[in-house]
Amino acid sequence: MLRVSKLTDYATVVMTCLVDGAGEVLSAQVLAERARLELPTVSKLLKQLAHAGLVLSTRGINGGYRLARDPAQITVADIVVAMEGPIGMTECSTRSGSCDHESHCGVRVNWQRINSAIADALASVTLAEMTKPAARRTGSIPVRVAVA
Amino acid sequence: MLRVSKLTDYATVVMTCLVDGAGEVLSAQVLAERARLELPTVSKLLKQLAHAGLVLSTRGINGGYRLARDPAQITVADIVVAMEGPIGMTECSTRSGSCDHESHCGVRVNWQRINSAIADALASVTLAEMTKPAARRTGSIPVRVAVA
DNA sequence: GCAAACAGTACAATTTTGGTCCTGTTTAGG
DNA sequence: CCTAAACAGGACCAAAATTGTACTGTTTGC
Repeated sequence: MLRVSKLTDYATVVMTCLVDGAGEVLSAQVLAERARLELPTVSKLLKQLAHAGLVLSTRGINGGYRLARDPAQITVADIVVAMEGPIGMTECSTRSGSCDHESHCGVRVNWQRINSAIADALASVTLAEMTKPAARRTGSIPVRVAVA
Repeated sequence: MLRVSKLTDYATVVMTCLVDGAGEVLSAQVLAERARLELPTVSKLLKQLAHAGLVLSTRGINGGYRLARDPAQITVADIVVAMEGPIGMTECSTRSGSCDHESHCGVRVNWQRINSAIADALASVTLAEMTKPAARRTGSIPVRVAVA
């Protein structure tokens, strides 16, 4: 079905909650409530987001998480990469040598182009935009797909 | 990792073999050899492609498969959809009602926009282009991502 | 009627995902 | 300095999806 994992989906929701929090430090507990998700799940994905440097964590009592940078500087691609690793539509596009057919595969190069097109599409949407479902932006982002 | 399944990957390879076959009817056996894949696997994916109407099958001895239409009229999106079903980055974008949070989910609409951007990117590359890894096309295909 | 080749289904093994839990470590406050 | 809240880092297990294969039909040309 070509989809991101649930955890990635949840991550975008939690991130938007952090945007709504306006820079305040929010605990995983609070974020779980606001996102209406289970605490262990939210806790898990926040750790991954922190590891990727998208959120900053504060330990100890009154600790919690906050965005590492401006919502306009965080893209959906950042979140996807943080949760799922490098974007690659086929196995051979990220892990070289994992496919026996690499040497005689004619479609590999083109898949790599498709990859970057999709990465661009994901990178063209910022977290700030994700939090504004109603306000339709007047323009649109042109993504250029270079194909063989 | 945001990738298509191996079977989808294989499907593109087999499809390019059919393109190289220049309209000739090729058996699953022959296609398996040319794609250097196992026969049962190739057989399986060809059935799916036939079911989706991308290839036409001929039964009986001397039977086999051929493309249902011109390679320039078949896109990567067609193949992905044939193998994996409708393109939807999140569960809620294809199956409505599958998520408890639909009513109060602020990111849903934006994911749907990202979906169509990616579908566009996949639809902008034709099978004919996938068979020409060397010949770089002069232009590029602009894909417009409308974001909230 | 025989053999090649597709159709449809079913199935086992593996991998990935989803979700939970447990044991540290840090920190504010009494 | 002791406690409780909260993050860090694994470990773990159950469920689901993916992969790859096999089996039983049905069609068709010779």
